[in-house]
Parts: sequence; C-alpha cells; structure tokens
Amino acid sequence: MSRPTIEDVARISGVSIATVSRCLHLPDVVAPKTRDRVLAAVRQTGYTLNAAAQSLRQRRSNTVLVVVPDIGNTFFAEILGGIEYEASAAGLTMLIGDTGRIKAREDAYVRYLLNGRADGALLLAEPQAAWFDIPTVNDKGIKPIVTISEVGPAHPTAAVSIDNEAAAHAAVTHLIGQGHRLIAHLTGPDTNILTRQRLFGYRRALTEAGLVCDDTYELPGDFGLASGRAAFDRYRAMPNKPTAIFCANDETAMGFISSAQQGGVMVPRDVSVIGFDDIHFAQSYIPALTTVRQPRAEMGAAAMRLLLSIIGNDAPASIRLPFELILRDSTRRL
Amino acid sequence: MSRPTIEDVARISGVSIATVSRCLHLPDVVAPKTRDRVLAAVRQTGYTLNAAAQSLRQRRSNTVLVVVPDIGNTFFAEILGGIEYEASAAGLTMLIGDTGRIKAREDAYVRYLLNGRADGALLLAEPQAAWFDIPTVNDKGIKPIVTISEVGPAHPTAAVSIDNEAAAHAAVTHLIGQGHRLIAHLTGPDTNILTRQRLFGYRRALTEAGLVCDDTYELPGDFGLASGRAAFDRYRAMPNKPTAIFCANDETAMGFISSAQQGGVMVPRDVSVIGFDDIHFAQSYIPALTTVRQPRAEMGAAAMRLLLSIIGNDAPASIRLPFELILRDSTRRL
DNA sequence: ATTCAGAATGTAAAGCTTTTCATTTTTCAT
DNA sequence: ATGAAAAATGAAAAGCTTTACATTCTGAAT
Repeated sequence: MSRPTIEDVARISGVSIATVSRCLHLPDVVAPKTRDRVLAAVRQTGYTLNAAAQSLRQRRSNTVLVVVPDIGNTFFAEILGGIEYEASAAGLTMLIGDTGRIKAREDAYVRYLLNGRADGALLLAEPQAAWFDIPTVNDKGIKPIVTISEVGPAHPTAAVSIDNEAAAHAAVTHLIGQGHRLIAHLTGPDTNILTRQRLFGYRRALTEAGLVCDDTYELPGDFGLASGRAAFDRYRAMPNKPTAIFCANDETAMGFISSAQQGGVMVPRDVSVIGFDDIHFAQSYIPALTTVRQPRAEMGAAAMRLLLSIIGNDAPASIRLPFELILRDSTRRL
Repeated sequence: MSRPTIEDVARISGVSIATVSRCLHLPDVVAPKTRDRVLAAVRQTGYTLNAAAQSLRQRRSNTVLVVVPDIGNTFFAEILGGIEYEASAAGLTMLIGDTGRIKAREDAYVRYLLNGRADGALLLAEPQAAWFDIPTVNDKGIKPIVTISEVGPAHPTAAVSIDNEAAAHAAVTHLIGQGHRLIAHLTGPDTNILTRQRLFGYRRALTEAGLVCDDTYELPGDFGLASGRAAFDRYRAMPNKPTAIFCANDETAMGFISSAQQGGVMVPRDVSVIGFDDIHFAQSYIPALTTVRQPRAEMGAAAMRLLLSIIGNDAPASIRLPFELILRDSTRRL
C-alpha cells in the first residue's frame, strides 16, 4: 500500500483534486462545508504532500541550504540560531550541510543547490571557486548566495561580516593601553581571509603605537586547539618573551592557555591572552577569556533576511555589523 | 532565460531525452560517439538535473535527514562526522536539521520526512511522540528512523547507544576506588532518558559499595554550563561536602569547575570532578577533565549503516557500543 | 545477400502537484 | 422570477525526469 496522493483524497471526499489543493493552501476560497469534508479525508488517509511534485511544479523548494565548514566548531552554532529564526519566520526550512572543509563535499552542496533542492545558500566560510564556476549560479542569478563572516575580495557576493581588521586593531590597542609592549599574534591558517585581516589589524595597531612588527612574534596557527598548544612551545623557546598574545580565535587561545598552565606559565600573571569570537565556552574557561565578540545570532539573521530580499529580487548588498571587545580575566594591566 | 532541461540537451545533441538520461546514469550502454556529443551539450548548456523531477519519478530523494536537538552542543559534531562518512559512501547527502528542542521545529522535520524530502531520519535525541503519531512513518514502514544515544523504552525504534547506566556505574565505581565516600551527582534535565539511566548507575554503584544514597547529594542540572555553576552554589551550601562529584555531562562539569575555581575551591585538590561524554574541549580544559567517552564517530557511522540496511529492507535492530573511562586531571585519589 | 543477435536509440507513460481558465452554483438586488 | 455578479468548483496543462517496451541499426555468420 503506497502513499496516498491528492487524488485519493479527492475521490474520498468527492471533489476534484484542484479543490483539495485549495483546501490545503487557500482554505478561505473553498466553501466551509466542502473544506471540512476534504480535511476529514486528509486525516483519514494520512495524506501528506509530495514535496518533489510540489517543488517540481512551483519551481522552488522552500528550503535554504546553510553550508558550514566544520560543524564541530561551536562558533557557528549561534549564527545558525539566527538563521533558523528568520528562516522559519519566512516559512523556509533550514538545512545544514557540513563540508568538513573537503572540496568534494562542498561540490556536493553546490550541486544540491543547482539541482534546485534549495532556493538559496548561506555560506559560513569563504566560498570556494566551485560556487562561481557553474554558470547557473552567478550568470543567471537564479540561486542567490550570501556569505557570512569570511568575506574576501576574491568573489563578489552578498555578505554579512564584521570589520575584522578593525576588531583586531581594537584588541591589540587594548593590550597596548594596558601597558604591553611585546605582543605576539597567534594567527589562523594562512589560506583564510580572516587570518590576513586580523594580522593586518594587529600590525597596524603596533605600528600606530610606534612599536615594531617582528615577524618572529607572528606564530602560525590554524584555529584549532592543537595549534594553540604548539604555539606555546614556540613561545617557551622565545628568548624575549612577549607579555601578551593576541590569538586569532578563542579555540587556539584556549589551547595556548591550557599548555601554558600545564607548563607552569600562568595566565594572565605571566602572559596576557586575548582571543577572538567569544565562543560559548569563553566565559567559563579558566581564566575567563578576554575576547572580541562577533554578534553571531544577528549576523545569521541579517544574512537570512538579505538572502530573502535577494530571492525577492532586491539587489545583493553587503552588511557590516559591529563587534565588541569583551574584557574578562585572561588579560591584565602590566 | 530559465534553466535548461534534459530536453534542451537532447535537442542540441540530436538525440532523444531517454538517451540523455542514459548518458548521465548508465554511460556504458550508450555508444561512445553519441555519449561525447551529449556530454558536450550538457557542458554547453550548463544543464543540471532537476532534483524535484528526479525524486518525483524515482520516489526517493537520496537524502538522509539528521535531526539534532541543539547544534551548539559540540557533543553532536563527531557523531555527525561518522554519519556523513557513511552517508557519502552510500551516495546520500546528509542534511542536518536543528530543532533547538522546540516542538514546532521538530514537527517541521517530521513533515519534511513525510513529504518525501528525505529517505530516512537519524535522531540524535529521544524521539518525541510526533515521530510516531503519524501513520505513514511507523505503520507503513516507509520512512525508517534510527535513534542515536538517547534511547528510551517509550517507543520502539532502531537505535545505537552505549549502556549509560553501566557507564555511570563505572565512573562512580572509579571514584569509590580512589577512596571517595561522599560522592554527589549533578544530574541532567529530569525529562531526559539519559538522566535517569546515569542516575541509576550512580545509585547502583553507591549501593553496591555499601554507601548510602542521599538524595540531597543529587543536584539538579540540565546539561548546560549555567546549571553547573548553580550546582556549585548548592555544593557550597552543603554542611557535609562531598569529596567528589559525578556530572551527567562534561559541560555541566565545566560550569561547576569554573565556578569552583572562581570561588577558591580547587579541582581536584578540594573536590574531584568527573564528567561524561569526553567532548572536544575536555582534554584542554584546566584541569583536563576525567570523563566517560562515548565512541561518537562510530555511533554515527553505525547508525547510518543501520539506516541503510533498513532502507534495504532488513529488520530494524538495536546496537550497543562500548564506552571508555578516560582518566585525566580533574579527579584524584583521596 | 540474408538473417539474426545484440547493441543502440526512441516513444510514451507515469510520477503528483499547482494553477489558469472555464464552468457551474449561489447570492442578491430588482 | 430574473439577471447579473460573485463564489465555488472542475478540467486540463505544465513542470522534468526515469524507464519499460518498442523500434531501428550494426555487424557477423551463414
């Protein structure tokens, strides 16, 4: 016994399939008596819409695809919350695709979009070429894409972000204001646009304060815990130890602090550490982490609204939201 | 100019649409010369399959829906990794739906499944009634569901889990072996099946060791950071302070430790803390967290394989995987 | 040259819904 | 009671693909 179709419902309630469809979507235009009969038949049969048929006919899927590079990174969770809020308000289902930063998987989601399974996409990472290679996406503008957070110059997309350089600048300037003169920077992966933006902000802050930029103070990282620990080993080997370190994100900051404490180096007593993102755990870490907060929920919501407006034929735009320096216990005045 | 269809490709390459379809799905049965011509036309037009039409015709979507109660909880990430691994091996796309533990959203995903947008679902939380209310899902067995981790007696589903009671028992028994006699338990939310299972394991361990179960030692929590902090306030007010506390998950454990350190109570010096789950941060926390590891990636992979086998008409089954006690720095011998 | 098997391709139906346009029914004023 | 207007319903097409079955083609064997 296979799924009931709209025709089964029509037959049972003695109306045409058009009327059944109307009962489901425009209940007001059908006579109350008929409507009750139809809805009863719907319940009786357990009928549900065939989404494939609907979406074939309507040429849209009422689904928005959100592509995340690494779902394990808690940074994304709050953004997703903001997206979901706006999406469900607009009657869209949000579906999350995790690429694990693997190209093949990202391609799979590009195809997903191209195949019409989603009406648009929100990218939580710098879009790979794949998103632009394929004619349909950009040329014909059929499938709008909005990028969140990692916005580079490479490809023009609608986007929502903070000013990462200014944020890094603010963080480092804060350290300088606290009396720090030797300030290291634990960077992100060098392929990432955010890495460059934050690095430039760091350098600019130093320069503007009349301090020298010493690239041995720029420790390589990759946003992961382990790279924070590795950075501590480098720190320990430095002859002229920095008194503060600005980390490109909270996770590496925690990795650094964790290794430091285990190595008997206390934060912030011996070295001040400032992170970036203000992830969920930042405030419960020991010490609670000083960091730069991105308004993540709002970023997600804004991006979703932007996507909806583009679907509604507005011109793509870029939105920049404010960041905030959150002072906690991992930094101290020198 | 709208999307090219299979017909456009057929016209341009001078073959029938059937041949185009075959080129895409059964390239071997079509003559090489024809095939090249068709594929060239595909490239030229930028043709991509219309997923809605395909799925309407084939009566499946090649998509698996994974429903997560709270994507911000890092606990789920590794499970998702395991699922994705097996799903993509089987040619399925994994899509994640986040319910935020909100009934309306969960219902939306039930509908998603019923509407045929996914071929099956993996639930990372105890399934709500909604998954069973609707006839199609269970009666006709059309849409298989596998539950991961939170497996209760309420509804019979295929499931993958660890033996939570035994794991809690092992954790508490370890503490007892370390010389602890006053052991508290920070529970999960009382509606959650895991809460009960872990609580029972805790009690059984105490009882078997000849210790008394004192329910003032059972502190209410909800798996969230904040409830761990709140639990510390209760702890502090206790006249007869426990020397160890078994937390229902790592996040509450961290909340507890965080508040404790801030209140001058050192872990494990003053109180030993053991968590549950071994989330990503557990090993980088300070102190590194002693905890119970669930083989999360393997759980996800096993669940996905199970789902596939059910789709392939095997009988539903339940799988139980082994847990592991991970000893780190948040507990000490008394 | 003829026949036949097998390969290659084509035809047409089926899958289910939405929506336009046409038709029927109802309502209401005269 | 009549007619016009409004409301309710129905018929049928369109949306795009897969696939069973039919047809045509190719090449080899006789």
